[in-house]
Amino acid sequence: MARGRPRGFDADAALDKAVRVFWQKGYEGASLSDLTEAMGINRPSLYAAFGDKETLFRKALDRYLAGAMTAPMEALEEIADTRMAVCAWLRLLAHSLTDPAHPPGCLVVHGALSCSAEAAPAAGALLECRQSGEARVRARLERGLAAGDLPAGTDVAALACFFATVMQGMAVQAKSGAGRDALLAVVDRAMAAWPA
Amino acid sequence: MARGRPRGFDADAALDKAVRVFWQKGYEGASLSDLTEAMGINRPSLYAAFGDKETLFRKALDRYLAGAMTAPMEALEEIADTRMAVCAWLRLLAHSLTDPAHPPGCLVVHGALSCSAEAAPAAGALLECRQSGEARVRARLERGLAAGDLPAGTDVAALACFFATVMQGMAVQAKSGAGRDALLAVVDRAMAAWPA
DNA sequence: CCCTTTATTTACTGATCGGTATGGAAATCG
DNA sequence: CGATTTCCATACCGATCAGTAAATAAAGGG
Repeated sequence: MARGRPRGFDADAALDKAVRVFWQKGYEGASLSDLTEAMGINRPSLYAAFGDKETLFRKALDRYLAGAMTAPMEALEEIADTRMAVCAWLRLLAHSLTDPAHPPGCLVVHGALSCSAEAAPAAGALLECRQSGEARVRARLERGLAAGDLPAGTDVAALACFFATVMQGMAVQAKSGAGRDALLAVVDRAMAAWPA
Repeated sequence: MARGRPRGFDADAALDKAVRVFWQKGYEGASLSDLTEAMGINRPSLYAAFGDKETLFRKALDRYLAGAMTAPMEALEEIADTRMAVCAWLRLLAHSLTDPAHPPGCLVVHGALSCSAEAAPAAGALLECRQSGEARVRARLERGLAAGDLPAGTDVAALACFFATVMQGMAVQAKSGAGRDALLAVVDRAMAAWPA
């Protein structure tokens, strides 16, 4: 069993704290001092447990995806009616983006959007996440098209891009202080663009 | 007339260069070394001509607004039909966001979105810009409501928030590498949400 | 008990950050 | 011409950046 001195902190809880720091300040804006202070550990402990800043960010990103993003994605993929699935996806996102228990906005959208060259790996990881998210929306729409939930000939790629764009815009709005009601109204209006 | 040694660079051209650096890297991601290199001047010249980094950013922001944003705003406010005005606003934005002559995306949206406390003044200036932009959309919609271009009882605040959200999402998409055609398709879909 | 292993602490590294002091160069003024 | 004013170039400032070396502390294995 565990040889050597046991670690004096909860690595899971510390990673959650790191998620919050990155969520609020972004990859570049989060300094190691910010992180270690929020996590309640000192620098060598962070490096021993999580690796360098980029590695920690990737672990925090995984944790974030497993936390704030699972409920919307499950709704998207498990609700039978395609329109209802997309609507629930957006509404749950609006809820998460404005959840007072978390920092406002979305780590994937604005965690590393405009940054220096040094942050390119983090920015690339987030870009992949956004593309993957849009691809999942598109796959869901294709499923709906096959099921007759969308008019034949619907450009599902363009429609997926539209809903992904709305989601990313909502993240910016939430980061800018928009309230939950405002975002839910945006969702209602976006759903009015559903193909006739 | 000009007393003392004349400056050896074109301040207007140098500010344009600074705009591009902030546009691409954001406020925090743009270091003074990045700026001086792109502007072709050294640090004391930058400080003498433009002030400190925050002051330079505000001047670059003004220049940006006077450049990339005037055509869309003029279309929004000068085209008579409200629906056409909003559509042209979005289409010109899509054009600007993907103009290969500029960095992709929008300085106002992602110039300082997730950042450290030190960048709070810049982030606040951009937030004001976004709020002001949404307010102008809202004012245009109110004008259209009075002119009968929108159904009586339309929630113009929510509608303005929706179009502002689409615009901000398009900025994220452009920054992520989306092409002009994709953004124009997003505009078409967003206009389908226009109140019946 | 001692030894190995792992974690924590403190203090430090070189690099870069934004910002500036200083001295010389280029112009107009008298 | 000399004096003044402004700008430019080099070199520097303290602070902070991400990352680490070295020593100590706490556990289990023998």
